[in-house]
Amino acid sequence: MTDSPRRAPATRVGATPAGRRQLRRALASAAVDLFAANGYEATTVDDIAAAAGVGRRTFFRYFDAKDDVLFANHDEIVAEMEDAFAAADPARDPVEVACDAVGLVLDSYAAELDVSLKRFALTRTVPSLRDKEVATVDRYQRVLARYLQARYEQQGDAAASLRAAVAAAAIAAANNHVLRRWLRTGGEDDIKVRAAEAFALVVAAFRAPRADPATVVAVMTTATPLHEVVAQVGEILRHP
Amino acid sequence: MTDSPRRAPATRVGATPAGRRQLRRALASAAVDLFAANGYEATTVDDIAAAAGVGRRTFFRYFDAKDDVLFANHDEIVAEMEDAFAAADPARDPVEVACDAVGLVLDSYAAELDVSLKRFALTRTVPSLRDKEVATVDRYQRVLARYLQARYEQQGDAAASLRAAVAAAAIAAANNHVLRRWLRTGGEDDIKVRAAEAFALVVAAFRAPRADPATVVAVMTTATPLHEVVAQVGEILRHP
DNA sequence: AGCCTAACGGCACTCAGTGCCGTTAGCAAG
DNA sequence: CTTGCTAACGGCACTGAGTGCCGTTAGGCT
Repeated sequence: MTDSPRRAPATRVGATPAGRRQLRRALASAAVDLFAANGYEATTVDDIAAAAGVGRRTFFRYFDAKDDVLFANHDEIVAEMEDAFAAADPARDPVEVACDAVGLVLDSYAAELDVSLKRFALTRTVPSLRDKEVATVDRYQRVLARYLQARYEQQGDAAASLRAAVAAAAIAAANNHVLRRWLRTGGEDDIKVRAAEAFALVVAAFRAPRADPATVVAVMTTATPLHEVVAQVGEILRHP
Repeated sequence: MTDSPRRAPATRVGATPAGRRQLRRALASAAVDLFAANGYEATTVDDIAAAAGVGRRTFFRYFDAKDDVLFANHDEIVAEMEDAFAAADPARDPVEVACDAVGLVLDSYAAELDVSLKRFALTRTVPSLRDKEVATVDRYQRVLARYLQARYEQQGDAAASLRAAVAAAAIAAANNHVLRRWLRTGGEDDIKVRAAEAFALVVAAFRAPRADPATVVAVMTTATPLHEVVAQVGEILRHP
């Protein structure tokens, strides 16, 4: 029970779009505080609405469900990701582009660390919230998969749909892994560096698809250093 | 609206464990039929209980929530998967073992095709059921990740946790992709063959981790056929 | 046959989520 | 300043999911 977030009555705030955003944030903020203080189930929607100085009915005009309030900025992030895909360099490796895009999620979590930590504590404790978060991640993952599939198809990959789904899942998993470790340590170490390391593993695994199982011949002189031989053969095997 | 599944009153069925299983199945079956006939939201728990010849309160003694009834056999499958891991050959590639284990999900879906198709139609239509399914898949995925992490750690992989999470996500995604395509076609083609193809892609991407970036030397006579050279070098690069 | 455990049904309650409608703030035009 | 329109808001009432409680009784065990 921190400082009670009793907002001003704020009569008819949502008349203007800016006012609507403000009230949305106020509701989300009040909800997170109440959840952290009293627990999720023990907090009713009436409590949240009262803390934000609005009626219960108004809450449901801003959020479809009680648990949606914890993932308020989800839609904005998805929109940002799609913008990033639209503006992406078509020459870059698709998986790298997708990793960059999913990095936007990390940015938004890092931008409001206190909220992220409280939400993390809740999603670890309350099963229904954990499920909700998983569903949220799944939406990111679908956006990734859609972009990857388009790129793979345009590369003529016969298994574009499958490869896109698998790569998207891998990227999302790497992202979540980094995110959870980071939150578990209270947001100490540099999350972007950790993410880059994790994404490197994924990028290495999901390089551009081998067009078909052709036989590849690599020829080097015996004077070539051994590490060079290994590197080149490995590279060739990945990009025949 | 097929034949109305009005079960016998069945007084005190759950006295014996076998009876409990039977009633669980009866409730699940009645629920699926009603959902398919009248829609998910339009079907109340009272309807399901009445169709199975029990009281509403009894339904909630068999299932924690209304949507749980659609994924009734989930726990059994998880248990089967863990048995499979416990009995798995420790010498096999971990990802291959995990792919085999997740194949048990495909088996259970194929075993009761009619239910699977109805559930698929529902999860495609009702958002809350889609989320529930995603959460269910996440549980499989966690079991996979746990096994993979143990195997990777015992191989001395420093990034065991990350690699396990990513590989598990990839396997689950491949499994779901195959499963959805199969259900979309009404269960026509051979799902195990499709799954094997999809898993091959994942296995290739997530071979056992290189223990450390050591330099590896492969020596072969110039008489070795080229495809043999490529195969052996590739194998050595994956298992140094 | 009789006891005793627990499965069952029913009741009452909380709370999430929704439809409906009267009220009124806030904006625009005269 | 006044009038009128639009929509945000609150309140009310309702449905249905999920839960605690308890009386009843089926059915296994001795």
